[in-house]
Amino acid sequence: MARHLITSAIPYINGIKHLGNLVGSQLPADLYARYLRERGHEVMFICATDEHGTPAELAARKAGQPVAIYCAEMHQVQAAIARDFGLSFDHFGRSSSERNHVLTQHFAGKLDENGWITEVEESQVYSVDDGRFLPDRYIEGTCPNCGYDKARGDQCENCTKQLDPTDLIEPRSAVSGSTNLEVRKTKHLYLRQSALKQQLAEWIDGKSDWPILTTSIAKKWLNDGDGLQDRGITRDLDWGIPVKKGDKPWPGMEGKVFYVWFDAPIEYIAGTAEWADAQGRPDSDWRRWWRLDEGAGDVTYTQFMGKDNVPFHTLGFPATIIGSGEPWKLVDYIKSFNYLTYDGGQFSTSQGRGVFMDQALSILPADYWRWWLLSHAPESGDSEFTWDNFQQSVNKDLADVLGNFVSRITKFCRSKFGETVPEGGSYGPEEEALIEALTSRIRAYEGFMDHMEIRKSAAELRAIWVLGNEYLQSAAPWSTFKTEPERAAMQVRLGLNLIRLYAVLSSAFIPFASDAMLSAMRTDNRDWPDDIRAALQALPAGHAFIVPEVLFAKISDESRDEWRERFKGIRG
RNA sequence: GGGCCUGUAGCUCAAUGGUCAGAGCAGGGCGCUCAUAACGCCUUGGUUGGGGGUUCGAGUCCCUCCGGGCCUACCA
Repeated sequence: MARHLITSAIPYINGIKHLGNLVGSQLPADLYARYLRERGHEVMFICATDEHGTPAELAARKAGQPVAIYCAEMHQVQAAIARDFGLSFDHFGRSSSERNHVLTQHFAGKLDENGWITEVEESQVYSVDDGRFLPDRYIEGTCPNCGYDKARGDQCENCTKQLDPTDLIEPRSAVSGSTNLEVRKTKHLYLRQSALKQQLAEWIDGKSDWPILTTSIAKKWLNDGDGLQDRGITRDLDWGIPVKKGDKPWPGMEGKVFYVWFDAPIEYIAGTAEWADAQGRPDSDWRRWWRLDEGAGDVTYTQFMGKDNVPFHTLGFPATIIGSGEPWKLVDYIKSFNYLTYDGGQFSTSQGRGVFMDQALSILPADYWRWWLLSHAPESGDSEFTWDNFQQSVNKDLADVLGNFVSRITKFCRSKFGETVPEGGSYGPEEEALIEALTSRIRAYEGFMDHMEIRKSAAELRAIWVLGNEYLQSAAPWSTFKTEPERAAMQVRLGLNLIRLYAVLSSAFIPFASDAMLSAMRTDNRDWPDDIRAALQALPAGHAFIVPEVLFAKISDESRDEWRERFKGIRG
């Protein structure tokens, strides 16, 4: 039994996430957390909403709400959807929590104490009518290079030229359209990442087992151009964590807040503290996950995220941890993902293109999505969602291979023996061969799951389901029942036990169906099958069960076509 | 512009430099009748994007060209 700390990249607060966001972090993290728990490990699985920054303020304004209220409501919405998807967080926190305020200010104070903070005076565009500073990309104007009239202050989307906001012709606020803009001086804190470069590089060089996607992005940032750059960790915003040195004021920084990317990863720690608070536990209970000097020495920490998050988790957050000079736990393994694309293009939150988490659940149960997304996780490259592929995969894998297996064996038993595990008979060569095949495949499955090889795990699990159908086909209890009823009883008993076994093995992927299978078998026995032969005797002769409802109804061509039409355009 | 990833069967993907490049789905044939017209068995299908090179041996390593994707530091 080991101790595993697992965090998923925290989803941004400004709306419901789409399936691409889900498969890139929360869902695979949940798979891993569920699997490790089943294997008997102690798991702490933390996620949260990422609530600060300009987009949150603007989304609140658009919704006509104070930003704190908006975030509180959106947090509840995201939490409910996460729960309905079966995401088994030990705690789903908020980056705006008091715990995060205190910890973020603490880290900043330590970094300053250790000389890793510099103050930089810079010029920033201020929108008088909006009453706020604007990030570069929230300024629009005409591109001096190509004449495109909706160029952003950081880059022209039309000609891809990098821009400075002051390059724009007739610049205006992207928020209000106001042209009443001026450049103002403002002072910000910078984290001296450049000075920590060597330590970060050595740390990353030691991670030879990380996905190439993770290390290549990290090394690019470390070595590109002049090397790792210092990063501003404060912003001129109202909503955020006020800049303080620990619990002391930070002279000259009044009215400023920390940059969202500074406080967001710290929320992994704060979220664990929020968990302790919610459980009524003492601080020592969360600190034993995070402080090497308070019990975290035996913790394995794994992070899940989309590739866009990699620089902040390989460089920014570790710089914060290392720079603090305190014995906080650094991540051991970063599992990063490419993107899921939608029917030939990108999922788009702004254009409402693709399927969003709430919509997904409104048309099909969570397990359908969980299975498809995980079995097609974008591990080696981007992967594409199409309705044809979704329908085909789900119907074949879930309805035909697994669902129908459960159906055929339970219904056969009911008709010949009643809804009770039948008695009699003993294993022959076929059963021995099945146990051998199951053992081999289950050990392979464990290996893939241990290494977070998600698509391979799914393929192996499916192959394990197939073994059940192969067995039934060759054992043919409907034939043996006529001549050797005892043998048929043994075959059916084995088949029924396979249902329980499959429920246990599959629960990380399809937890709801897994529960339904165990419930139909009237058992709470979720023991991991270390010994397959023993696992196939968990349901003894005489044990009562019920024939379950159809586990997975098939997706019809009509539904598929309707959904393809419904989700191709703008979200209503 | 620079960097990274990627290109393998109709589709989605596998293959520590080492038998004849493998699975699933789709297609074709046969079987079974317990089951959600489900399941099982067999089977068609590949000049591994093009070209060159290294090697006894290349899908794998190198060069080059072509296609797709991502990142490029004030969105998060």
